Amino acid sequence: MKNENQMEQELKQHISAALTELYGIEQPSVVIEPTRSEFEGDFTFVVFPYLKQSKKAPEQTASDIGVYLQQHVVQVSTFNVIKGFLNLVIDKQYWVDFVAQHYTNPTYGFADAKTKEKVLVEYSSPNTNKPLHLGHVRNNLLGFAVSNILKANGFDVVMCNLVNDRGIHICKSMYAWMQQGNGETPQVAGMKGDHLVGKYYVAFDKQYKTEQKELVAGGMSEEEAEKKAPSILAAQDLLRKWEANDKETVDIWKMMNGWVYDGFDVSYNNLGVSFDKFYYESNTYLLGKEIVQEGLAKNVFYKKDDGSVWVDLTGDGLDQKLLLRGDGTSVYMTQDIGTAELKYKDFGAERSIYVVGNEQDYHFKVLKLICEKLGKSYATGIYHLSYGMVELPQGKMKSREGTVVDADDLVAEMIQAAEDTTKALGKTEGLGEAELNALYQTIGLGALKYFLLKVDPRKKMLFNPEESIDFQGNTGPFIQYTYARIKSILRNAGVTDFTATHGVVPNQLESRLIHALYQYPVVIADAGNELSPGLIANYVYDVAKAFSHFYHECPIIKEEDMGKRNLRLQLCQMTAHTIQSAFSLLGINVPERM
RNA sequence: GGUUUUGUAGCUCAAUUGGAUAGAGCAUCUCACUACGGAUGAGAAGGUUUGGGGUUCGAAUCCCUACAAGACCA
Repeated sequence: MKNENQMEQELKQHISAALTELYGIEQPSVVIEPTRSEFEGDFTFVVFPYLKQSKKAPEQTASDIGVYLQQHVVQVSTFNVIKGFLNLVIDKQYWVDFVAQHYTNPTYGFADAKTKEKVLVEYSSPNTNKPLHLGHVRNNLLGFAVSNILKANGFDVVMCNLVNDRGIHICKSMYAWMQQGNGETPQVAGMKGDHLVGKYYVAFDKQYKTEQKELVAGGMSEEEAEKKAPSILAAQDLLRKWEANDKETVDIWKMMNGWVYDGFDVSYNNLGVSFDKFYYESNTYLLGKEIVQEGLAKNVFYKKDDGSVWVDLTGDGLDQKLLLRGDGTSVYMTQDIGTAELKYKDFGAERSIYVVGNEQDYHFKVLKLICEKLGKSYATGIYHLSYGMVELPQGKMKSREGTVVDADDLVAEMIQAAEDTTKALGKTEGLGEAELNALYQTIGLGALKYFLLKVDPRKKMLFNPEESIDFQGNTGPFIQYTYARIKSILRNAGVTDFTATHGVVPNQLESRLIHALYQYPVVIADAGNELSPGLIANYVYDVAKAFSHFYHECPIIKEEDMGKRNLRLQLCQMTAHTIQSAFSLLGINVPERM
């Protein structure tokens, strides 16, 4: 379903009427699109699909409809026909009025807040055994941006974060810390808590691997060594103690998770993302177990001889899926079932979006099916926003092989690069220390966020640490620069009232910019339907480029014709608003100077 | 092995969801301002949209097939 502006809708209605009146086509489906910039016109209608009924050549058919529209729609001033393409030219005054009507409105294109239903967006959802890396950054930025976009479409959005705070992974870090830590704390180590816990996770893995090698050297099979190595047995023992609520174990667990949360808070804060509600697996897995029992009672699930509980999805083209182990311990699916139920109880939202990597495609298919089989009303509203992995030139990032790009390091590098570039250009005289630091942060994060968000979320993307993220061309800083430049013009213009533009005829470059600005509401709606911040990013780049082009050719403050000057100032204002607004959807700030 | 996603310029990404001559940025080469901000603008070069077949007025887009890469499930 494509979204449309007012004028497009009006034209569609009349085209529809024309097809019926001229050719007797009943209730035709009509598609209209903006005219490509190489051709003259504002909107284009393609007549090829109707030739069978019109029984006329494409040119003749297009021409007939053009004449009809000219007679019935006052804003259609002329038209031209190229093959089967009918290009409609809308009266210039319409566009000038459009700008005059909207240029002061900083929320142009947004729907009224909370006029639509409630939607849950779950994102981030980290494990608590290691710090965030670039993959998590993509997740966080996507989740935050998608939430903003849905809000701009009028949805009542609840952003939540399901923290994976229990399980074997954190027990591994705990065990290594107990063995080797000597009571080390983030304060003592001078490290962020998440990094410290991550350090012990790596230490565990190292020890575990060493033990396996020794066992294999002693004649054990690799498979068996994997299961029998002392450290893994110890970690599993910790998990059992944790489930049995052993005080010492739970205390260490709480302490180390606390360190991680302190670290995550800093990272989230740096990235500028936030949440309305946190869920913790340690609180939801028990509810999940209960629901599995319900399912057993309803015969939706079945039990095997060893006591494990399964669901049979072979009828749906999938496999049988484990829901509860023989020893009664839960698996990922168990807690996701519990969390889904809890979220519904808390917020009653029928629609729930999970921002999770595409490696979990199967998992979410299964989750949705299970909820359907359990007869949960929220099952149909479960949607997995499946995004592609961020890959390095060598392939996927792997924590154990040390090929991860750390989130905190990357942010720091970006800010440093922004500082270097800014200093080299030397245009920030007069700004104070605090302002400068804020500026470096704005630019550095702007580059990083734009880089990650401009790509279609569904596609995997590549990040090369050897090449720094650009500040030129199709980048965040280019768009921020366009904004800063406009603000400079407006500061220097020396007038605050530039309302009078009646009768001005926009030139070609102005028209192109106006067309771009005109599309903004449609782009917001499309991005909301597709859950794609990339559409916003690519759009705002088009706007910035259209502005730069216009700006290069057309004097603004120096323009002597007051009407033209006013139109241009209005365009400056409206472009600035659009950049700021679109970037705010992406979670990117804009600087007044840079 | 089964399921599934992807394949577009040297590189990173677009392409209004089936429309006009497949567009941008980076990198390469050329050009422009005595400045309303050069983190800019204009131009050149770069493509058999992985190969092959099909559907139709029209295909990067839909279908089939081969190949390649990734992910998930045993």
